[in-house]
Amino acid sequence: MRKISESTVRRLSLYLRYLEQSETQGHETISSAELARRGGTTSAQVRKDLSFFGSFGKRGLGYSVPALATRLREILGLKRSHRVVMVGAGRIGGALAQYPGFRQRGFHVSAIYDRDPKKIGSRWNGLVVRDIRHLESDLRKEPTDIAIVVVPADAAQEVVDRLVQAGVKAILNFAPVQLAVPRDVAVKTVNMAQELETLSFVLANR
Amino acid sequence: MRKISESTVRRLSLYLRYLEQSETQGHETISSAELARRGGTTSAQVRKDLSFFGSFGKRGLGYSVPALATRLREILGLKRSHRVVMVGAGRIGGALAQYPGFRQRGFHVSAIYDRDPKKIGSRWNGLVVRDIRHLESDLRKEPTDIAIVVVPADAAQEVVDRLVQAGVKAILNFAPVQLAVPRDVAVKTVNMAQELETLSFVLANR
DNA sequence: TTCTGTGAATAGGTTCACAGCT
DNA sequence: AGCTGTGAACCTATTCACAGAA
Repeated sequence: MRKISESTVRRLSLYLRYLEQSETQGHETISSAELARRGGTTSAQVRKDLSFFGSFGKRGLGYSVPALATRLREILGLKRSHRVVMVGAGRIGGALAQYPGFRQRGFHVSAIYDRDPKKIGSRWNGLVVRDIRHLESDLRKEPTDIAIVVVPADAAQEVVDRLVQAGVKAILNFAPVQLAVPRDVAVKTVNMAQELETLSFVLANR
Repeated sequence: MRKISESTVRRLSLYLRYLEQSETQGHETISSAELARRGGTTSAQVRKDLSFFGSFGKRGLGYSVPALATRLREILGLKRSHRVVMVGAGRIGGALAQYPGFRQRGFHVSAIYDRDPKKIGSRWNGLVVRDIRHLESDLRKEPTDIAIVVVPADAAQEVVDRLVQAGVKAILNFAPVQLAVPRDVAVKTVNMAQELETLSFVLANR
């Protein structure tokens, strides 16, 4: 497949969200202009994004809401649910493990690990925090391709190495470090302090 | 000032982090190549990013670590600390309010609001959750220009309107919606389910 | 007539490559 | 010799604009 840009993928995910809303409101079709309005972009952008994957619309009419939603779920790999392991049972990890938005979108946190004996054994929403020592053997029993890393910066690379070694193919990283991974593993780093700093920059430069 | 791209600003924030590490390790100077290595980019990119703001290096030598760090703090508006109000005292809001990474970078959560009577009055790390009703009067007493919004999607726009009305100029939004704000207000939306979806896309398209 | 699909034009961001300090 | 600063070249993403299907 032609290389799809990350911004296109992010927008597809937004479009899907709006399609689902339209679906519950009983709308049959939606135009690129309407999707654009809701997603904060332009109608040309919407059509271009979709055109990378085929032509799903009807000229003069727009897109069939349920058909496009189905197609986007397919494209985004959301037709099946995904098991996710979480490493790090701090406050953020705990909050994320229980975040309803993940489950709603088909991401199911199946295990949470930590190395701190004080945390191991505690419960987060029915999930018992497990000793990180069991990571490899657990993943052998239940291969999982997505992990969320919520450990301190200085522990992150080691954790990621172990996850990669154990076959994880995609990592959502909340530790504020640049991670090294093999080319066939996808990493997305979310750095919340950095987000605030970009806001601070905007405030400072006006 | 010339328009600076968001990606440049994000990288500046990374560079600063590495400079601070180098500083504690007692390094006097650092080259663009070294900064690039640590930030996962190229030396030309580092030099280009910095060049938008002036020329801080010495040819043949590199950059003075403390001088560049100081300059970046200035550029990013981090010479002073920032008060931040948080709206939404759910699990994620609570975790963020206590996130040490914010305080370390000079962002100080000064108040946290919710509308749920069950949450109002509870303590998060010494901070008492206040009734959202007090938002406007509190902000009049203590003008604050950064807010973090961690409320359900359907409440976010209303909260943001009130924040903007009360003078907030920058918003870090964790609600999965596209927010409408006046042009002089900066919004950064972090959508964690969307991040997982981009990973799911990568997994599905290989 | 309306709204899609898509080449072409434009804008924006990244990399190259080299002149110029130190 | 080493490394910065920067115009130019390149590449990627967005917007334009219009032909064509419903």
